[in-house]
Amino acid sequence: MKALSEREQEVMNIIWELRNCCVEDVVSRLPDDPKPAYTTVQTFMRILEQKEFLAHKRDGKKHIFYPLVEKPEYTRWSLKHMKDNLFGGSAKSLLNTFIRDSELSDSDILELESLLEELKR
Amino acid sequence: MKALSEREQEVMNIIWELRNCCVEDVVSRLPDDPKPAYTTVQTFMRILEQKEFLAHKRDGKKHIFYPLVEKPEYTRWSLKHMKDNLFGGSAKSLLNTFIRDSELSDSDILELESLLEELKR
DNA sequence: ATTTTCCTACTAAAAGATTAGGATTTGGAA
DNA sequence: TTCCAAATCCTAATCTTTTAGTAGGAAAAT
Repeated sequence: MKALSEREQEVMNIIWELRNCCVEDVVSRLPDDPKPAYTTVQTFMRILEQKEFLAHKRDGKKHIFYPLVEKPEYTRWSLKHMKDNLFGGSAKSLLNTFIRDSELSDSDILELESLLEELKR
Repeated sequence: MKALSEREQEVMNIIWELRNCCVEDVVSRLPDDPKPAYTTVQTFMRILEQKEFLAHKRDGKKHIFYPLVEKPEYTRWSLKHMKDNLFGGSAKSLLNTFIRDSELSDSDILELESLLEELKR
């Protein structure tokens, strides 16, 4: 697994949501920042296919793309990467920083507590 | 604040640890992956200075570098970035994924529980 | 005093990320 | 079956990141 660049991740996020989509679907969901050209998006999808994050099948004259790597798989990898690079491999230390900074609501805290309870068993 | 590239972060991690250091100090702590050339590291430190992550003072013929941005400041920013880009801005969702994946020990869990207790007040 | 060493400043090139124009293909309508 | 609009394919320019060589100057060694 290799880290995605900013744009690649933006494209993958859309594809993870849509599951099966063509280039036009992705373009139409990108914000006007400005919106990149159709062929630009197409290039990213080709690259993501080379990196084996995507594959496609044909439907008439269109290519329908779909994810090969699932989002949870990537987010896990990505969090581990951050843990190793910024927190010396310590999950506890990452959690400490993040929990303190996140301004969790009381109900969020209760939910986390019951998640922790569950993990003890 | 702007994201650091892989190499930039590697350099900053060393400088955050050493606090005050010259180019040579950083070079000597980089692993042989292979180890980059002295001038390469120097270039990164110049760039990090342009980006205002570092500054330097003179000591004889050497430059002594020191951080302007502190590590906790950057890790916070970085976690927020990940939360927004991969978890749709939801801290709860990031925590859920991370806690489940982290294989926490029982004592880690107890520590987190008391941290959460503390936050309720 | 001259050579060597060490450090910085400058320059630039290779590799990767981002962007998009123009040529080509093709599915399906007429 | 011929033709067109729509989509892909190919190519390349630009920007960022990563890499390192060379020149110059100051201090240290001989």
